[in-house]
Amino acid sequence: MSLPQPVRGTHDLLPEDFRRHAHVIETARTIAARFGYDETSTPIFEFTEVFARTMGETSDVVSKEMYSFESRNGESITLRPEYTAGICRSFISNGLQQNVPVKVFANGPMFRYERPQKGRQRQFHQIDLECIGAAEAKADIEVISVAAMILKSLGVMEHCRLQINTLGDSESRTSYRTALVEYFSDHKDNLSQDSLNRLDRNPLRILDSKDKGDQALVAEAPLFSEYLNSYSAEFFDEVLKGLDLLGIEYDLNRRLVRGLDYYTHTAFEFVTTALGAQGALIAGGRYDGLIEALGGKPTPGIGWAGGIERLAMLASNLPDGKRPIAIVPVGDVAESEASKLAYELRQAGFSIEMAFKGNVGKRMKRANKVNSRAAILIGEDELERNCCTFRDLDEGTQTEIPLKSVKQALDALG
RNA sequence: GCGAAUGUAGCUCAGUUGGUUAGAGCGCCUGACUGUGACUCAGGAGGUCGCCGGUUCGAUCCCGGUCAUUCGCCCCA
Repeated sequence: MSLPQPVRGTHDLLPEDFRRHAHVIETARTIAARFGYDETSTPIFEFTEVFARTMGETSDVVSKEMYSFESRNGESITLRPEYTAGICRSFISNGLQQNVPVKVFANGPMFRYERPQKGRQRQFHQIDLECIGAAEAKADIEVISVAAMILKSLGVMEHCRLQINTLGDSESRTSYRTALVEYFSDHKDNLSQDSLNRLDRNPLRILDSKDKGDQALVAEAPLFSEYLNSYSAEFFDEVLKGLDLLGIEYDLNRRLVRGLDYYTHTAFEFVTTALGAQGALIAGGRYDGLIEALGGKPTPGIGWAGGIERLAMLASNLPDGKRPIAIVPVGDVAESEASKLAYELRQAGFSIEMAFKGNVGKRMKRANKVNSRAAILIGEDELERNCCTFRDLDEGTQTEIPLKSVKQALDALG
């Protein structure tokens, strides 16, 4: 077939998919608002610098997955691969340090040039929550608890587990990193090719390797807990206690890491095994060094992002859509009267389905197809008496009622 | 970026060990029922068998390439 196809890794959101997406967004938005997070939005593209500086030149996303292009005036522009960098840039651009803590929720499309798979696309959508300007562990607890409540409300909590770890402050991190590089450098011969690459770029990632040989080495590797200074250890302890207090279950995962130096302390992921290799549903952490890296004053921050496609695939409790009421004119004479009634009822807030053409049979079929709750039939007979035939499509019963009382009849359906 | 599998109607899939008009279910359209849906019955439309090339008298089927999807790796939401 040579029909036009969408660009690889992009998908159309047909109404049914769209409803699922909207449900995820609406649920997240509502719950975020309960915690005091206001909705915000930033541009879909930024200067390439914004992402290169925040995500790190050596990260996979920056080095090979960005949709970058030269704008007409020669500037390098990049379609956003994530939300955090743009929101932090916005924080600086708008002088929001005066409003600290800035608590925002956002959603929208992201772009990464990756190999598409189930739950992984080149244009995908994320919900995002950021709390900027709070260094307290209470902020970590809050941010995680918002995510937990959203997952619970979507009915996907039962399909996932919260994994959590600490990366410590930069002092703890640096000393651990040094120790790790030293340890693995002594065992280079036994490391997989992937991990040899990681040794330069991102040694902490080796802890997460799936290679059997690597895992044997990892088992003997120095433990992060031995390199955590007391502040970092106490901070993490407070976060865990806060989660315990709220009854949020978690697994301590000492291998959960983030590659870049801006990430500090808490790192967490709500992971599932239901989507193949794409396990992360909502993932985030603390990024106390990020705003500074963008050129702002040192400002702590913590947040997370969640994949809407992934969440939508697992969401189980979709609300039923509103069912329309069908208006069916019988014969040409009633056509204009029916149109007027449809307009009035829509004005009054009802969802009305009225076909553009067709005899009664066709229009009734159409009414049924769009899952109408009831049908209102108007013909010459009814008009003479200022009435209409009101048919309950679930019960299969119908009565004649005055046109005046149509609204009451519809209200009575609930 | 690497490895593997798959690709037949709008959807889910049969099928052809290479041979005239390629099938089913669902969906769609029409009618039985010109003032009544969901049920039933009868008809109908819709496919250059992903695309390009090769082998062959002949390819949807075999071979190569390509594109897309899926799975694993990498990475991540």
